[in-house]
Amino acid sequence: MAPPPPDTLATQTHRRLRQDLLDGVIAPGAKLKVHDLAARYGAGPSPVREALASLSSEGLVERLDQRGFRAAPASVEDFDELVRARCWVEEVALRESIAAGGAAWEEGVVVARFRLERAARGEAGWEALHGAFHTALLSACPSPTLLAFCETLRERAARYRALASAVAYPGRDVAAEHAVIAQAALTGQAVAAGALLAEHYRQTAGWLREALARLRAA
Amino acid sequence: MAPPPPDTLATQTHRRLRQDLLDGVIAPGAKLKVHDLAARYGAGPSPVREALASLSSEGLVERLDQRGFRAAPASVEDFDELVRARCWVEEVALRESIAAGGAAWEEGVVVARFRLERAARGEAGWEALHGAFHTALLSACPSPTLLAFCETLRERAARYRALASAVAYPGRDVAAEHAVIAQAALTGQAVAAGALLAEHYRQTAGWLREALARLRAA
DNA sequence: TCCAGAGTTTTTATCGACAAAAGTAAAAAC
DNA sequence: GTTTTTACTTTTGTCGATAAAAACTCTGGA
Repeated sequence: MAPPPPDTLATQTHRRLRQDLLDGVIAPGAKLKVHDLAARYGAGPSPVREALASLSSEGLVERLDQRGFRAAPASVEDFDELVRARCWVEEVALRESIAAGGAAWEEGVVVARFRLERAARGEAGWEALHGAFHTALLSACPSPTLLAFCETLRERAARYRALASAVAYPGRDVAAEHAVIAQAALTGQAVAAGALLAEHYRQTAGWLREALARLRAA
Repeated sequence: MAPPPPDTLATQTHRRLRQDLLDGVIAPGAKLKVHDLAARYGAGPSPVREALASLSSEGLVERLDQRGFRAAPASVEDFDELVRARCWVEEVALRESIAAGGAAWEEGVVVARFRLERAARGEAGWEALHGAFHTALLSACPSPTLLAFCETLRERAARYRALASAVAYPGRDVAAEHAVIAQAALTGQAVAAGALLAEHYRQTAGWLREALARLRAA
């Protein structure tokens, strides 16, 4: 019945460009020439420009009036700041999610964790499943605005993870960490769950910081 | 020495359109036809479209693929949700601001409050001074990302205030509320200050909710 | 060798035109 | 009298061309 969602070239370009930025296919700080991008994504200047404007509002692209666009730079300082903000905000979101969560939420968390465990790390879909697990944890938080913000932060963090993916993952039992977080959340221990979640992020952050520093040195 | 910042037509349009949206000059839900806006702001379709794309990423404009743009709708539900998120997030930001704030921050708060007191409510610059006061409170929080988020939330709230401005302000001593918040913040009482700030927002929210309901009825 | 400046080449920002889609109104069919 | 069809209008999304601005290059001095 419903005609297939005919999305516009501008939105397509927006999505693709964003993905390339998040995957690290386009390096941080790289110059984004409209003409090149147009060729790459098969579109005219207008849709590309629209996509760039959007992404600059999302913080993934920097706009320099009269001298074009650049991929948002990446630095350890920026990353540290990101992690800090993420811990603070997600602690709140998790607390409220736990407070508001019912049976459906609990089941969502359980199944998301199960799917994540089943897939080996480094596998194709792992990143997506990992994202889904963390989304599920917060999903009962009754504030779309806040959740959207968390989503943005998660994306920025995923970008850093992609950038450092060359370096080997440290000897750490991530699955166990996920398990205790889910456990605490499901038993309603809000402050404990928040603390565990923050620690989870800080762990990864420490590893990433080192990886980034090593990259920069090379 | 530095040449004056030659900002592009797209950014100009972006700023102007945003202001009109925030001031309520353009009604929530109104259709935004590219051609009309182009005429209004004296620009071609491309800059207008860019501005629209940006604003849709900021949540002030809704994009409907293949059928144009609309000013973001306003509803009491959306407003309630906004206030809730704002209380949660600003409590965190204020806490961290207090923790990190030094002498310069304290002075900033004091002077912002002084300026606000001096200006009568309803006066031309009041809204700006009011914004400056709340910004000053949070300004020592060491996370640009978080502050930017608070800023967007504040803007959305200001829009609602503008929409309801027709209705008379209730008999409430706003100055006194500001005073006790500043007092608590400056003496390092983080949790008390956070609670007061949240209460401050909820007060305004109650009034606004009523005002909006009355508007909708009319 | 280093710098200043003129001229050339990219790149950016903007416009106007055009085709495809959505919306609208009137006419035809059941 | 309601629905369907059809023709028409408006609006949206996209392109290619163009002028203005920045970046680059080359040359001729000191």
